[in-house]
Formats: sequence, structure tokens, C-alpha cells
Amino acid sequence: MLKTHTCGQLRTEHTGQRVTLAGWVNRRREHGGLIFIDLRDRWGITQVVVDANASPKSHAVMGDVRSEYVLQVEGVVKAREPENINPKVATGEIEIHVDKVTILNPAKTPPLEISGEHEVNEEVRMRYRYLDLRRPRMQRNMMMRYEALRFIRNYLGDRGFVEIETPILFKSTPEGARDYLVPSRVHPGKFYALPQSPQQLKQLLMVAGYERYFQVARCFRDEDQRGDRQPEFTQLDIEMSFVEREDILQLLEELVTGMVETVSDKRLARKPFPRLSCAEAQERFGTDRPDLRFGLELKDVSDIAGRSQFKVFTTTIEAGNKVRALVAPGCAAYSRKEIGELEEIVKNAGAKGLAVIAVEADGTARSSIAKFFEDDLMAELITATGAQPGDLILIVADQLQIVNEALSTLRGEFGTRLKLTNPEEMCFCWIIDFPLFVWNAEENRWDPSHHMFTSPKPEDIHLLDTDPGAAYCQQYDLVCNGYEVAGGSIRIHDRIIQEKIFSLIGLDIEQARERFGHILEAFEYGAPPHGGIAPGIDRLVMLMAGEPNIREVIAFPKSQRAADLMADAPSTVESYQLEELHIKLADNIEQ
RNA sequence: GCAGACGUGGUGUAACGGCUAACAUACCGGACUGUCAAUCCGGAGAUCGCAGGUUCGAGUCCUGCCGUCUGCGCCA
Repeated sequence: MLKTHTCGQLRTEHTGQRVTLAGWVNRRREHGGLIFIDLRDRWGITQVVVDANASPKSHAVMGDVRSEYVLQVEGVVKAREPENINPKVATGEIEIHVDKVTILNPAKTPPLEISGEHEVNEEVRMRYRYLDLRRPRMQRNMMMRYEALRFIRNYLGDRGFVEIETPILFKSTPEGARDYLVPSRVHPGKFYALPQSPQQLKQLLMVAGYERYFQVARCFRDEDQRGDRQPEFTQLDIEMSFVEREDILQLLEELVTGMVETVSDKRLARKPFPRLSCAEAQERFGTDRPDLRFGLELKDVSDIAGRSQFKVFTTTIEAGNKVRALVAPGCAAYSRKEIGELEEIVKNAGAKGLAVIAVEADGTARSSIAKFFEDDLMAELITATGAQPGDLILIVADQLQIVNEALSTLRGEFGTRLKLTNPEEMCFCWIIDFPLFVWNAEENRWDPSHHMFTSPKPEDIHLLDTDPGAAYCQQYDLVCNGYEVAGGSIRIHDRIIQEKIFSLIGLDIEQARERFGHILEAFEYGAPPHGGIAPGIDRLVMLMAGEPNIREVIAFPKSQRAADLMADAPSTVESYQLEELHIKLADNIEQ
């Protein structure tokens, strides 16, 4: 080793020892005959002192040293005088008096400051990701990510799980997200697909008798980016045999609780995790991934609104749609401009408009729609929403789905505006009891509400023939602070039911057998009842690290347009490579 | 695919359509033996993302393109 200790290791108890350190120059402070260097490695920062009198040679070498030079220094650990102690650094009570300095490698001035406080443009960070990763924020995030994975592997290993790798080159399947395709050289005109998740493979591992499987699995989806979505991301894929929903929920809840408490400094807001049915979540929060760090629940005022003289409300109710409300506490004094902003939000969500009622100090209403309400009815409305004097009532009337979408977005907005989203808290909840299907009006067929391997509730299986829309499934999602962080289900292990689901979602038997023949066949060779769940590692680590974007917890992420700005991928390839793959580019594409 | 924001020395920002494009920091040189965001003195560094256009005059206004970000569509 080129070092005897790390830069975060030495304390006063090492005083007098001769040590060798190696690392990067974090900062340099020169005082003529005396030079201080903060030497940095992964473990910390240690102050190195070079004295021109004590060691003229090393002083001369150190004179040429600049930021981010890679150094090896040899010297003696000395306790600092009390007035020189730096309490901000773990090693601040000692320093190394150096008599030998070796420049292992010089460094150009970096395009972004490693030790500085400056915010740096995202483009520069990605272009020089290896330098960005040197910075404390990214070092901390990468360490936390590894600690999380270590916790997970130990936890599951201790409970009899086995980690099994599944192929990256696999098969394209219909439905779901767009696949990343890999052309086959050996099979002209045929393609592998990168897995969107190891879903089928983990179920086949259950058929194969492994009973408790997990994998830290890379998944690929060729869809456009969001703050919490990258084209490749990491799932903790878990599958178990002979389990019921409760077994999976308990396992994962324990795992997540332990992981957060071990590797993160965030506080778990609620233990055990509350459970909400999908319907209840929609009713109370307008979404199936609510941020439960704060209240601001939605209230249905359809009945009251229907008795008003306000045409917009009455026609909405007559059409069988809904009028629902959100109360923004203390916002009665909102200006026209601020209300315009809120209006913009609901319109983006598809709503036609936003009705607002300000509750005055005396409890009366100030609103452009007040004239359509008898005083008693208005009082009833205010009571129903639970609004207090000084509050602002926000009302949207539309189809239930649009109302919920609009109000849940508004709710999120007020969570932020009113500082109700404590960044030090993680508030997990389970969402359960999802419908098995959602109706796809465009294609005139049922779509699986999650995926096509999710088992219906046993008591609802008979509905598949009569009323598929009424059937519920054994799906469960784990939600934290408004993010879906895990999803799973008890699976179908019966060929007949699986084929029935395929047909209900519009796959004809031929297609189903071509695409899923292997799994249908496997179900006939003794498939055990099984189920699982797949937490998104990137999202969980993002939340534990308090970061706003999963890029911050991925070492080499892609840009919004799915490019690697450092390596400049994707890139063109040599024409012989295309020939080998039997690929001809379209005429309008330049090679 | 759509919408919005942004793009100015290495980095982060500023500049009413008008003077030599300013400030901070980093960088380079000099001084300095107890600093820890060292300090002090001096210096260099910008084809204002690219291409057009409007104008007596464009970093600034307009159009197109490129890139980054945020959101929508998309994401079983």
C-alpha cells in the first residue's frame, strides 16, 4: 500500500507515530516558509504541514503542488497546540509534520470545484462525472447507497434468501414500457430485449423451487425521463413461495424500517406503516401515492354543491360527476395572481376551472360564487370542508378522476408552500386492494392495473367471467412522501387463470403462447403459490439521502434525452458492425 | 412528441437595445512561519451555445437549430 493510514483515521493517540498518507490536495494554504495542505481521501481530510526549516526539500516540492494533485506524504503525527485545533474536522486535533513529499500525479485545474460550495451546472457535472463524484455530496450518497445494499443483502441473506442473477439479454414482451432492443448477430432480423424487470424469471425461479429469491436487478425502460425515472434503474427484486400478502408486507416493512434507521438520518414518521386501500387513498388524497407527512385531505361536497344555484356545479352533478374541495389553511388573503397560479395548476391537470371561497374572520364566505348559495347552504359547505376563518376553500367540479388529479396536485403544492413536508421525515404507507383491471376506452379492452401476472383476489375469480371491472387483485404498493417506492403482488400460478387474464387484456391465445409460452408451460409443472415485491433502490436511496432527483444517487446517470454526457453515448458505430448485425439504417439517417 | 425555464471568462452570477461586458471565486506571478474558505499586492482570462434576421447599433429583440433542466404525454 502507498499509505499506512487513511486521511480520516489519525487522532491524538497516534501522536509520535511515523505515517504515510496518500490522497488528493483538497486545499493549500501557503505562508512562505510554512505550507498547509488539506489532504483528502475517501475517509476524510488530514492537515499536512511542511516547514521550510525542518525539511527544505519537501517544502520545495510542495511549492509546486496545486489543488487535486495526487500526493503521497511521509511524516510524524503531532498533536496540535490547543489554539490550533480545528473542531470542524474529525482529524482536527492532529496534523502530519512531513519530511517527504511525492507527487504521484499532477492535476489540471478542475472544471468544477471539488471542495467548493458553488452550485455547478448539471451539464458540467455530467460531462465531468468522475470529478463530480469526488465531491462530498456524491461521496456521501454513493456510500449511503452501498450501505443500503449491504443492509439489504445481510437482512435477506440472514432470512434464507438466495441472490440469483438473471439475464440482461432476454425477450421482448408486449405491453408495458418500450423495450431496449439488442440486435442478434447470429439470428438475422431477431432481437433480444433488455429486461424491464426480471418479473417472469423470478416467477420461474419459484417454479424451480428456490422459494426465497432476491436480486439487486438492473432494469431498462425506454421511456422519457422524470426526476424519479432513469432509462436504467435498480430494483431490489424479491420473490417468495408459499406466502400470502401479509408475509410480504411484514418482511418488507421490517427491511425498510431497519434500513432507514441504519443508513439514513431521516426519521420514520409512522410505525407501523399505515395501510390504505386504493379507494380510500383516492377518496382522502386524490391519488394512490399520497404524501402522508401532512393532512389537507380532500372533501367531497357533491351533495351540497348539487343543491346550489351554480350551473357549473349542478350540471356536473347531473352528469354523474363530482365536486370536491381542498382547504388551504390561512390562505384566505390570497391575491388574484396567486389564485391564478392555482388555477393554472388545476387546468394542467385537465380541470376546466377552480372555484375559490375565502372564509372571513367572522366565518362568512367571500367568493364570486357565493351568490349562487343560500347563506345556510354556504355555511353547510364551510362546515363540510372543515374550513376555519382565514382559510381558503378550493373546489373543482369534473369527472372524479380529473377532480382527484387536480386536487391532489394542489394538495402537493400547498404541502410545499405551507412547509408541511418535513424534509427530515420519511412517511411510508401501504396501498392495498387495487382493482385488477382498468378499462381502456381507446382500445376497448381491459388493461391490467399493474401487470398481467398479478393474481385476482381468490373470492373475485368468478368475476372474471361476469364483471372483470369489479374484481380486485392482490397487489400492494409501498409509498413514501408521495413517491411509489415498491410494488408487488401475489402472482397467478395457474395456467387457466393466466390465460384468462391474457385474453381479457386482448392478447389472443396465439400471441400469448408465442410470448409467454415458457411461463404458461412452467405453470403446468408444479408451480407453487408465490408472490413478491420490488422496491426501487434509486428512489429509496434518494429519499434517505434527502435528494430531489435519482441522478444524485446514481454514479453515472443519463441526461433527460437518455445520453451519457461524459462518454458521449449513444454514438455511431462502424459500418461493419451494422453489417454483422444485419442492420441497414433508414435513408434519412446520417451515419 | 408538447410546453416552460435556462445557455455570458475554468466555475457561479450581473449588465435599460448604446461607454473598454461587471462582480465573486478559481487560476497565474510576487510577499508572508500557524493557517484551516489563510491574508495582502499584482496579472491574465469571454468569437456572450450555433446559424440567420431586425436595427445606425444586439449579450439584450425576432426566427430556426443544438444542449441542459422542470413538467405534460409516455412509464404492464
